[in-house]
Amino acid sequence: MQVLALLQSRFRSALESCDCLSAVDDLANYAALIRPAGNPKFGDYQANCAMPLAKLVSGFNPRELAQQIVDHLRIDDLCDPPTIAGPGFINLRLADKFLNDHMVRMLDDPRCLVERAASPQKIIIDYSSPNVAKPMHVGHIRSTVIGDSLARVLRFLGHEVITDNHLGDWGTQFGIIIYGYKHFGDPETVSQNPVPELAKLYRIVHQLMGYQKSVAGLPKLKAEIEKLKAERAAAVAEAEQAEGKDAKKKRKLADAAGKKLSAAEAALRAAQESIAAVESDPVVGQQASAHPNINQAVLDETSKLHRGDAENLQLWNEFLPFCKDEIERVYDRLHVSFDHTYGESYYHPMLADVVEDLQANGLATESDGAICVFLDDFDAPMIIRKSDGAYLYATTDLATLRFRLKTFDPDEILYVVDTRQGEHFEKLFAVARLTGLDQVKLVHVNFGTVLGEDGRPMKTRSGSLIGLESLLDDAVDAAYQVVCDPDRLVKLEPPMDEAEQKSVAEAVGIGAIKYADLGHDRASDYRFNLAKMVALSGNTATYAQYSFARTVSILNRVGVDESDVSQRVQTDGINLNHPAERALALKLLQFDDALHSVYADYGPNHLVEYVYATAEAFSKFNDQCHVMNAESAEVQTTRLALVVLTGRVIRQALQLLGIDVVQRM
RNA sequence: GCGCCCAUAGCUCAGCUGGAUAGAGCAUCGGACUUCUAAUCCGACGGUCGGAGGUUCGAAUCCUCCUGGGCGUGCCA
Repeated sequence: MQVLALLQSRFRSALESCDCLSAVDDLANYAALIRPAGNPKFGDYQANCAMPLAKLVSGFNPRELAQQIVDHLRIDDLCDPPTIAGPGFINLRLADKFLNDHMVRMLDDPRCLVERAASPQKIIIDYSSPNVAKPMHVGHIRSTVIGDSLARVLRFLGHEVITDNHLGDWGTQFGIIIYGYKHFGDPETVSQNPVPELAKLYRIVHQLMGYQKSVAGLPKLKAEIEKLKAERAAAVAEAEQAEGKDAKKKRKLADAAGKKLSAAEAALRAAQESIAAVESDPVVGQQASAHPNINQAVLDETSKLHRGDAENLQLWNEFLPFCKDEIERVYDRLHVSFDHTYGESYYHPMLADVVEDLQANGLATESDGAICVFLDDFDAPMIIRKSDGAYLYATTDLATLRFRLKTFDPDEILYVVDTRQGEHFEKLFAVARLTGLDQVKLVHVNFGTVLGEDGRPMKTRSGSLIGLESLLDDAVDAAYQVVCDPDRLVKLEPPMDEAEQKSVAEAVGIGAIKYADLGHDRASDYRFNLAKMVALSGNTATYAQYSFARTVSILNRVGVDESDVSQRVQTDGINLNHPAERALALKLLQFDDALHSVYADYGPNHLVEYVYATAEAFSKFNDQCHVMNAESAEVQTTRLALVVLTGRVIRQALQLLGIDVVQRM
């Protein structure tokens, strides 16, 4: 039941039958200007089309035109008679009968009146895509959680969704563990305990690489700092000499130089710390001096793997399943799964063809030894083969696109990837259009960065990225502290045993992280604040989960189940009388609209917003409309129906966000 | 240098192709549990929407300029 779409189609008919509007050709766009009312006193919805349309047709002021539209509007089966207000708003209030009838229908529909798409689309969603052999970190949250939620929503809307985890299983990180295995690994330990052992090898080599890079970069960095110091001093001196507008400009240059300087100094400190960390540890320090060319050596191992070296390929084949197990564990905990996991390695055999074909049709040319596609509107070309012959992720992405079109013939492909890769995707899509791969809708579903509380990209104190698993553990611990506070658990009967407490904390903790992530507009950065996310008050997953638990508890207290309620509704009907009942019913009916706005913007935040509004409407209802002590059996029936429906809608909505509910908390 | 994004209440954020008095959460202050879990509800406080112009019935939203931030920018992904 898409209420908005229904109202819009009625308005479209009305506009089309107004003689005075016959000259306007895009009436559907104007009919679409219907919004939920900004203020409940104006009704449930408002149509804003009269004002802009009055600009286009002579002879009517907006209010007169609004009257014309209302005269042509056939809507009395849905709404009370429309009213015209202000400069020409048409205010709509859904008829009580309409709401009552639809609550009855909703009770019979396990889909909560969400219709299936009339023309289902085949949609590939590419998300999560971590590098294996490398611990998942906070940066992987957004792609994983947003992509998973979009997949769930689009599937629920009746589309054919194909999810693909474009795993980074072929890059330098494999060179790292291969090198680590060969020089620091013990075959027996690795085979006994592969996942943590490989992670350990990765960390060892990664640290040594960082160390060597820091040592090598130190002189350059120091020279850079001296240079910047001189530049800033010169700029400051100039600024002091200059006057007026010129002085301002010079000061700005001096400030800019100062900023660059402090950035360089911070980089120097980081490098020095990384060096000190290695040198202060006798074992690691010894390893460092024993592997002086580790960076190049790692690249060599990677390159050998790509060239098909038997030993490295065998190690890759041996290690890859363990690396997948590692990330699989995180996915299990997040309840995320994929239809396909074609990693980058899968496309390796196709890359040469991609380059050759682009060269053959003249799009790719050689430049400085690299094979490049030069594109209008872009300064830098898309490089598809490096001068050393290696391929890049642009090449892989082109091969992936070809493969997907050939294999699945999708209508749409969504790339749920960091917004900083925007230019890469613009180029990729441009090349796709040039090569005729344009029969598919390609969308970069971009997202912003997760920031720490200081507003800087989230890092640990030592500067490394925060591991995803420890983050989840922290959230669950925090949830346990607040949710399983003995002072509030005493209210529950029978008492909650330790196992149930643990599972509630897991649902609340994981839910908190997902809810907070999905609740923000995906394109913007947001600050990660665990305490706030897990807090029991405000717009959090907890609030919604708690609302659901309350619906369960009310039904239990009254001693009815869903089928009892359905039976009672058959005899008593549903009659919404209290404003809080009506407001709740209206929210419940808008579920389908909320899901469609998720699709329209590829934005799960609309669903989060909807869940919150619905939970809030339920809290008000819960506060004002007692169920157990209702005035009459009929009133109780209506309220029971609302409780059942609220429970279903919130559970379903949270499920589509990938968030669990619990029966009580 | 060029390109993209951002600036809204003390803090964190909404604001849906221009719409009615700019909203919510947190924080602060004040009310409401002998009744289905007070993780709640009700109320108060709080904003010249970074600044200046412009477009029009109407601008946080569109255009121009300015200020302040972030990100990207030829062989990483």
